[in-house]
Parts: sequence; structure tokens; C-alpha cells
Amino acid sequence: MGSCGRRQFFVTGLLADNHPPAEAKARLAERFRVWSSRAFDLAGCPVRGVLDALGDKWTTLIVITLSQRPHRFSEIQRAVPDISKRMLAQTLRDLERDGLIARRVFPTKPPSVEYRLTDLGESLLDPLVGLIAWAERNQGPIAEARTAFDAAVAD
Amino acid sequence: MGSCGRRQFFVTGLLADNHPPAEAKARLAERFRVWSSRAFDLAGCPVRGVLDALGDKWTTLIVITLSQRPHRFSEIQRAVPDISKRMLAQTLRDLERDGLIARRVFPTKPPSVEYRLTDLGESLLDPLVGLIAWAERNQGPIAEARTAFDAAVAD
DNA sequence: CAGAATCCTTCGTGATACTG
DNA sequence: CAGTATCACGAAGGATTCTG
Repeated sequence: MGSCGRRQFFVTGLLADNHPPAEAKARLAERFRVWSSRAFDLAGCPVRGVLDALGDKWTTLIVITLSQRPHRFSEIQRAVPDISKRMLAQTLRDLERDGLIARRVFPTKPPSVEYRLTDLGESLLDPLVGLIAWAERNQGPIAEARTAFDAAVAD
Repeated sequence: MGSCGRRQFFVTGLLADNHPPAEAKARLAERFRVWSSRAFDLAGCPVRGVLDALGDKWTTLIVITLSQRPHRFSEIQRAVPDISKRMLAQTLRDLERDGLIARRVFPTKPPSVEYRLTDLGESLLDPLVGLIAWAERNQGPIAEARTAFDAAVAD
């Protein structure tokens, strides 16, 4: 998957206490100092890690689908629009490898396989909802900014 | 950029009230019903939108860098490891287009340009910190899951 | 049904060179 | 300094076929 580059982008300790709105900036500032001081020395890169895991085309849609209840392979395929079998299998495999979902095979014929979120996977839902909520809240402003920008570029 | 596919993945209304930990699942369940009912009829796809915007290699690193203070072009390039001028310019342009950062040109010679987060951009920091915190908190378990999975695959 | 394997196309990204 | 333009490559993703 993606790399963090030769130099590592390093941010740690953000979770020390809870974070009231607008404290985020201050928290990042604190962490940024840590990152700057050892940027080139240590491994581990949460920012890149989480983005490599969730940034692809299907992962979050599958996680959201599984957030409701366990699904079978073909159920997910019906639930997630336009995903191919190839990408579904691959994404499920990656999610299982990261410990976010559990795979359970029922030895029926034809075989059926159930996928469900692990506790780790469910713990991701909270921050994920935060992001989605932000996206919904700011859909309008972003769309406006885009049309304004495009109009300005067109002279 | 990326598309939502012919059929739209639609989730709305997540931000009605605040969300104590572990309520995320219930909130998603509610939204999922809405999504299912009009998945094929309406446009707008916050999940895809935010992922298309943040899922690339450099966007979040730049946002985090700018979260501390305004930066000039070359400052960002020094702060973000291994980014090329091409990708820096392109990512900054996309961020400006979405209204997340503001660009200000000082007519000096040689010219200098300052980038800063807009209010919209700063509002992204909070959910972003949530994701990073999750990533840090679960770096260990994920790494363990991977090695366990790889070992199991290797028979 | 639940995949694996193969091929093929498109996109994101990097390297390099040029400009105001 | 702050970009743009062009080329080239590798990886992500899609379509298809095969299997247990």
C-alpha cells in the first residue's frame, strides 16, 4: 500500500483527554511540535496509516454497511452500488487483515460466508460518523466554493 | 475526481444532535434506512465526497501543517516530507477550490504566496483529529492483527 | 455462492524542464 | 519564489473467465 515516504510523518498523543470543539487546532499544534522534532527518526505514521486504509473507493461504504448487521458476501454486493466481486473480495480481505471485520464460513452447500465488524471495527464508527457529519454539514458551502472558484478561473 | 457511481450512496442527517461514544452505530443505522430508500434517486454523497477530497496522498498532511499557522508555498514543501512541487500545487489548488484554504499573493519580487485555512477548513480539524486519535489508539491492535493474519495465511 | 486468476484500462503520482 | 507543462510509469480498479 501507500508509504509514509522515506521520512516519516509522525503525530502521537492526540487522545490524551477529550476534545471540545475548536480544541482540535491546539491539540494538533502540540502534536505537530512532537512530529517536527522527530520527523525523520521514528517509524509509525497514524495519518498515513488510516488514510491508506480508509481512503480507497470502497472500504468505508463496506464498513457502514456492516455497521448495521452482519452481511453475507452477496448481500454486501447488493448493498454497495456498483462494486465488483473482485474489489469486494479484496477490500474484505484487507479489512479482515487489519482486524476490523471477522469472517465466518458456514459449511453449507453452496457455501455461505458471513462478515461482521469486530469490536475494533465498531470503534471506528464513531470517528467515521464525525467525518460524515462534517461532510453533510458542509456540502453546501463546498459546492458554492467550487462554483465560485470555477467561475473566477474562467475569467 | 472520483464519482459516486451511477447509483448514489446517500447518507444524511447524521448531525441532528451530538453523539456520545457507541451511539455511532445507531446513528448510522437510522441514516442507512434513508440511504436505502432513495439510494438510486438522489444526488449528493457525503461519504464519497469527503473521501475523494481527503483520501489522496497529501491533502490531510497539508491541512495539518496549515492548522498551526499560515504557510508559504515553499514552507509547506519543507514541512511535508517528499511532496513534489507538482503535487503540492495541485493539492493546494483543490483545497482552495473546495474553500478549505485561502490563497493570498503578496506582490513582492520575487513573489510570495501565503496559504491559510479558512473557517471551513478549520472546522475540518475536529473530525480529523478524531480519526487520527483513533488511528493512534489502535495502531498496535491493527499491527498485531496483520501479523496474525499473514502468519495464518502462510499456513 | 463465494471467491481466485487473468487481462486490460485509467488515474494518480513523480521526474524533469520551463516561465513570470 | 511560485508555479505550469510535458512525459512516463506503477498501482488501483473494472471486465471477464474459471473453480470448489
